[in-house]
Parts: sequence; structure tokens; C-alpha cells
Amino acid sequence: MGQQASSPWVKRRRQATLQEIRTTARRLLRQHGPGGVTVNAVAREMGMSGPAVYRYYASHDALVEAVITDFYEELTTTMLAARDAGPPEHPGRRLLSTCRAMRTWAIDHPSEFGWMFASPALSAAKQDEESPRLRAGQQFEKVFLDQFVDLWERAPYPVPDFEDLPPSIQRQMTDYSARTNSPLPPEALHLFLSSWIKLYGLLCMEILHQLDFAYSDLEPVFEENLQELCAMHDLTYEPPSAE
Amino acid sequence: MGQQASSPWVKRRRQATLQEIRTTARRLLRQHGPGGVTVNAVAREMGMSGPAVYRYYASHDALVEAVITDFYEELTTTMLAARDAGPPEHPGRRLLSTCRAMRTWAIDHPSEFGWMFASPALSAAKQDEESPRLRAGQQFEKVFLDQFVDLWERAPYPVPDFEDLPPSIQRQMTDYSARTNSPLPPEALHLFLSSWIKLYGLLCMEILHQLDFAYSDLEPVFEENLQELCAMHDLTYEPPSAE
DNA sequence: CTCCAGTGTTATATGTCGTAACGAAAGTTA
DNA sequence: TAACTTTCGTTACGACATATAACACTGGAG
Repeated sequence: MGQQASSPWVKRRRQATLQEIRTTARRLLRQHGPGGVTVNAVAREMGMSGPAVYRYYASHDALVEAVITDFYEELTTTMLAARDAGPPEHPGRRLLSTCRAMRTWAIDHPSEFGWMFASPALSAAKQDEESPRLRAGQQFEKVFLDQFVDLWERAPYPVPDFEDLPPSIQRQMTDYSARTNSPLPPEALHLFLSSWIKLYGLLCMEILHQLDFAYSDLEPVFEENLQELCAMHDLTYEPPSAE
Repeated sequence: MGQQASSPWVKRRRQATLQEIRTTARRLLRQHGPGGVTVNAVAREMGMSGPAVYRYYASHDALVEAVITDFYEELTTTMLAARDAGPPEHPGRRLLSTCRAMRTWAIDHPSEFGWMFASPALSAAKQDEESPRLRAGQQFEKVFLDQFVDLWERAPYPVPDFEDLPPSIQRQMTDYSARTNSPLPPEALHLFLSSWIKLYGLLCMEILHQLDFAYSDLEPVFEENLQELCAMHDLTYEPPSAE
């Protein structure tokens, strides 16, 4: 039972191969759609034989999971960069920038974004809690949540009274607040989540082509949503910079 | 070149087999997830050999398309029944009933609903315009649109001025209005679509488990959305009947 | 040098989609 | 009745997929 500690050099080589596999899978996704991402195709593309890939990912599903995790991380990074492009004194501007960065990334990477919420693998189960993909998804959500926390702590704005919420929502938000140790009161959490649902929902439908029958360009609709969001959270809306 | 006119009896037998294939595919979808729906599995389940199915559906994709078309039709029928359960004098109540029927059907048929907007087949292309699946999807949307038309024609309610909309939305709504010969003015169309996006977007996210991290029961959130919808369209909100 | 974990290979089992080639049944027509 | 055509089913097959098994090579650790 040697349990030999692999040298750091060997480790890095392995990481590089893992990365190349994911990158290749991603290219296949973009070029040939979801059906084009097969273990064998990835192997061929890299010049190795099929079973070699299984040294790195235990199954097709595991590979897909890892690739999706990459997507979440890239999207999160992009959004954080957009946030940090604005001055901290203008949290509203930073939030708008973050939202627009999310949509821009999604538009620029429709295949990737499509997989993130419509991958055939996750539909049921997959609540392993410890899966890296779930962790990455939570980091993604956190980009928004943290900014709302920031907004709230700088200057609490009026939200509907807790007592006016339906009892079921009261319970769920109290639970969620406790579960995530959020400093936000439950009623503010619900307002935040409502805004987030509207934005993210719109984006999902856009990317999944559920609105093509009526709209050809949803950018102004997205901006309208941002205006509503600003109105609800006591922010001053600013149109996108013309760059 | 006989071009023999098959007897009606033969035609009916064929229709029955077509139906049984789709029904079997649907059962496999529910029991074993999207990956469980294979041509061979359907054939096995029906006690016939694989290639026999190809006498009825030219490809796996064609079968999936047909099954999804069934789903749209069933959902449309369910919603129409809910609409007609209320008296025509109460168009608001009928609209609420329709919306709730949509959500109920989706909750009761998550696999089916998941396929309808996240089927791997449609992501790109598939704008054949004449595909039965697209037609069924349009019928589904029409259930809402017609009721809004009805509401509007009974009593036009205030909507934002056309001139206040972003020019891009002005153009898109004018196009859409002309394309569908809608009696609604473009600004009313946009308001209708905005409401529809919020409702349908919420439902998509719920079924795709994008909101599990915060909510365990989205029914009250859906109801909140319905309240907003009523407020925007000059309707009196009524809570769901306790049945 | 020896050992062995890590990485690659080929061969194989099983299953998929889809086509080809063939046979049986049933209806149409002479 | 006999011949023909269409429809529907079958088996056989090819290409490809996931995944495992068995084997060979390599290079760092001791």
C-alpha cells in the first residue's frame, strides 16, 4: 500500500490534462451541440484513445459536471470583474454592471449557458450538497446576494412588512435566512429573490429561444427589467454605457 | 405506381400504433428520465423489434418532436378547460384559473414540462415554421393571448404610451402585431408579453430546480406574480378556490 | 537498480441509432 | 381465383457510444 505522494510536477501535469479535456469538451459543445460531446470524441480530438479519458473522469456524466462547473466559475469571474469595474461608492452602478455582464456572457456563450440549467444530467436528484457544481452555482448566486447585502447595509430601503407576506413565504425566507446566515431580514431576502427571479428567468427564456416568436432582440426588455429592479431597491437606473 | 388509397380501417390502425409509441415513450420519460427514451427501449416495451418503430417515426428526433407536440396539446387542452370552468362574464377569474392550471400541469408533469423547453433537439435551428411542434407551441401561447385580447376589447385599460417605449421595442411589437394580425396595439402587446414572461419564466425556473436553494414551495410566489399581473391589467385578484 | 503508481494502449461487452434485405399478411385489381 | 402492391414486421448488419478488463510503458521514489 505505497500511497506514494505524487510529486508536484506530476500533479500539475495531471491538472493540465484535466483542463485540456474540459476545454476540448467545451469546444465540441460549441461546435457540434450537446450531442457532440462524447467521451470518444473528446479523446479523438486530443489524439488519444477513448478509454484514456476514463483515467481522468470516471464517467461521461462526471465530465459534463466538471465542464458545467467551469462555466459557473467563468460566469462568476466575469460578473465579479464587471462589478469591480465600477467604483464602490456607486453600488447601484456596480449592480447594473453585474447584471449586464451576466446577460452578455450568456448571449456570447449560449451553448454553455444552455447546459448550465438544462443539462440532461441534473434534472432529478443531484442534490449531493457537496458536488463542486452545486458549490459553483452557489458562488454564482452569491455574486448577487452579496451586493444586495451591501446595498441593504449601506442604506436600508423600504420593503413590504414581514407580516404582510404569505405565511408560507415567511417560513421559507426565515429558513433560508437562517440556513445561509444572512444578515438580511427575511422580507428583504424575498424582495431580492423576486428581483433575481425576474432577471434570471427572462434570461433563461431568451437563451432557450422561448421568446423568439415575439422578440428578436431582448436587450431593451432586459433593460426594462433592470429599471424595475432599480425602482424596487431604491437605486437610480443608469442606461448602459455606450462604450 | 399504384398509389393505393389505404382503407380507413388501415389508417386507424396506424394511428393507434403511432399513439401507442408516443404513449410508451412518455412513460419511459417519466420512469427513467430523458436518457431512458430510446427507440429500442420503446420497441422492447411494446414487444416489437427495434427497427419496426422506424416504420412509424423516421428518427429518434422525430419521435421526440411528436411526443413534445402531444405535451403542448395536452397542456393547451388543460388550460382551455380551466378557462371554460369559469363564467365568461368574469374574464379575470378565467385568466387566473388558466394560469394556475398551467402551473398545476407543470408540477404534475415535470418530466414532460422539462422536455418542452429544454429538449436537446431544438436548441438551435428547428425554425421550420411548419413543424407541428411549433404549431402546438403557438396554440399554447394563443390561450393566453386570446384572453388578453378579450380583456382589452371588453374594456381597454391604461398602458404606457407607445412613444414612451424604447424604439427597439416599438419596432418589434409593431412587427409582431402585424405578423399575427393582432387587434391589440403594440404597447398593449408588450405589456401582455411582459406579464407572460414573468409567469412563464418563474415556472421554468421552478421546474428546472433553479430556485430550490431558497424556496421549497413556490406556490405563494406564483400567486404573488398573479397579483402583480392583475394589478397591471386592471383585474381584481382572487385567491385560488380552496376546493 | 527495483518497484510501482500513473498513463496509455488494445480488446471486449453491451447498448444505441439507423439501414438493408427479406418475409408474411392483407387489400386491390384483373 | 390469381397476381400484384402496400404495409408491417422480422433478422442481420455497420457505425458509434459508454465503460471495463487486461496489458505495456514510463518515470520518479526509495
